[in-house]
Amino acid sequence: MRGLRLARTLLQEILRGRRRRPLPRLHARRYDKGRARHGTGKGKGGEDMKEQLRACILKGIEGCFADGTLTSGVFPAISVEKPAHAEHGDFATNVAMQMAKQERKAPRAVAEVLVKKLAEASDLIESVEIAGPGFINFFIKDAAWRKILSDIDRAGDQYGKSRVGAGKKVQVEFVSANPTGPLHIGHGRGAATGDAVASLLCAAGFNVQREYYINDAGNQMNTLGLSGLLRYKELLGEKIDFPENCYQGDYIKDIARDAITKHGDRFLNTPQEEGVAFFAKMGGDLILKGIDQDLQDFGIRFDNWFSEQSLFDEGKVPTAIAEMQEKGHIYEQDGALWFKTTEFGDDKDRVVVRSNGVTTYFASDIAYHRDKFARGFDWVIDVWGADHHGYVPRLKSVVQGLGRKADDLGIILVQLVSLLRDGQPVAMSTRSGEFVTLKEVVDEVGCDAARFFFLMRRSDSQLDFDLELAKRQSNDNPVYYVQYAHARIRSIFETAKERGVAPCFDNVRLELLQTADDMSLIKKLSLYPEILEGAAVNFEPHRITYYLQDLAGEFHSFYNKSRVITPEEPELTQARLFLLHCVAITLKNALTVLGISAPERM
RNA sequence: GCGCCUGUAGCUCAGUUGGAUAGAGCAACGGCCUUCUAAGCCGUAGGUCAGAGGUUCGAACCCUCUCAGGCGUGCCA
Repeated sequence: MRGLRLARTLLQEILRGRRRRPLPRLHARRYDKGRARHGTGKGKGGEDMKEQLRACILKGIEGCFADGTLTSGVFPAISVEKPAHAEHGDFATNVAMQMAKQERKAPRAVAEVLVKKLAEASDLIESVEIAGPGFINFFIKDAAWRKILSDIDRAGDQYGKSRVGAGKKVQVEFVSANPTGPLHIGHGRGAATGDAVASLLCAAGFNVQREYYINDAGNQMNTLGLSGLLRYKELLGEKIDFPENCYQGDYIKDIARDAITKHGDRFLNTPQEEGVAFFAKMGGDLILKGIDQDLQDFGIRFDNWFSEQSLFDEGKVPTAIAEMQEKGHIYEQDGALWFKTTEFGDDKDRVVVRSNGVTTYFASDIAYHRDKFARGFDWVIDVWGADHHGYVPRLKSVVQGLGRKADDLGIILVQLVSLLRDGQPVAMSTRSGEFVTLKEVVDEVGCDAARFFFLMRRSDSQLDFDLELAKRQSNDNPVYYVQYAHARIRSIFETAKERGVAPCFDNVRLELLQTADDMSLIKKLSLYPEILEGAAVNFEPHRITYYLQDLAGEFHSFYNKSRVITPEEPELTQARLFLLHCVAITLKNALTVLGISAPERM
């Protein structure tokens, strides 16, 4: 019933006015890089340089130990970072500061001995400096930077992908809204996030499956059936006092109308249970079909739709409970069965089977997650509405009860969306109890804009979604800003073609790329692989939207200063075309991983 | 009450997992189209990173406390 709760809270939000503070961030595990080794990757950009520098520094320290200029014999962890300011070089290391204590020398003194050993190294380094409290700053040769362009060209749509995932099986379960009503805007954010995380993990070398969990068992289906039956009777002329706890939306009337067309008035005279059962089934099927359609229109397809009811039909709920009982995680008290979640740090134990014999939703979740792992997934990720954060310890307990590590389950909490129009909250039609649906939003602003907006913020930070802004065709609108960069590049290639300049990248004279704008564009491109990997293992697609805006900005700036097609300099033209070809590849790869198109023309 | 969490520019948010002078977009102000898409670019201004201690070479980030705010806390789903 996750979806409904999300919806209710959304309504509360809207009635109460905008929420001030974002919901808590707890949950998502950080991926332990130690679990998987770096593969060779495909076009590693700046990562490759960092590794070379690390090796070089290591050799330098070894040299110092060998000739006695450094004496401790203790190797620090060698970290190489990109400094915040360009004056501090392309990369920097803090090893001298880390070694200072053990060497009993000032950090800068350590740096000085070390730098002497580094000077002789590598065709990568232009110069080395000691700066600030003891940083060693590296300036990379332009030629080395330019070589990255060839890597990007060679990798093409593979540029940025890595193999940290090492083919491990991961399942991402998301949306999972009840089949009791259409998807609303809150589900949209969960959908965009889940889908993007799945794509990111795929790009990071995991073997990913997307799954939708259908809550088709339990009370809400009866409520749906009853709602349908009552509307049906109402439409056939009976006087009905429609209960408040039934589903109020107009889509229920559509279902009732549909039933009348197909089955006439036969449910007027059948027993209530039969009618309820019929409308539960029929309504559920119809709504689920609509959900699937809305998701497809949003560019999302699931590999698997998993029915909660099937857990019961196949006896998996009792089996799971029995297993947990055997392992001593479940006990009986007051006529009910309890899971000992406190054993794993939860506040209190949780009921699995009520004293009336009916299982709780939690029981289904135990069976469901047991089943996920039984299907061979190394890593299981749930995407939830953030109002479910209280359930995290419970599910983590289950996973541990199953004999897995708590971190084998990753939970992404997605915060609520406030819908705005020109800065003003969008009023919901409280009369019908309906929310703005995902379909309405996608129809109005388009799939690309909707996706980008949903992914623009960290998922656990609350999101303002302004419909007018999302539609606006100006630089206020980040979606168009980014897509425009791609279209502009394609347009330059069109112009080149019209002017009889055929791009030829076989023997590009990269050394002609010399301006500050050429170089900073190249350096920005080199960042993509590590941004992608970081976004993947941290479940943070927003890092990609920020990177895209950054890269697009770099390109637009380049565009305004640098002429690409210059008839009098055909070789420079080719070099710049090659550069932009690589920018287009990177823009497109990053957009694609978020499920957003890279238009040829705008 | 207890538990989890949040506080960064007027607004909306980033901040590379502890690095150097805290960034971006809006909003405000001033410039740039006879030249490949102005859906664009350049510049100016804006800060006690809620507050106070602590840890260390170094803190927006880690620890403690205070203040403010949010969410959770069913034999519901």
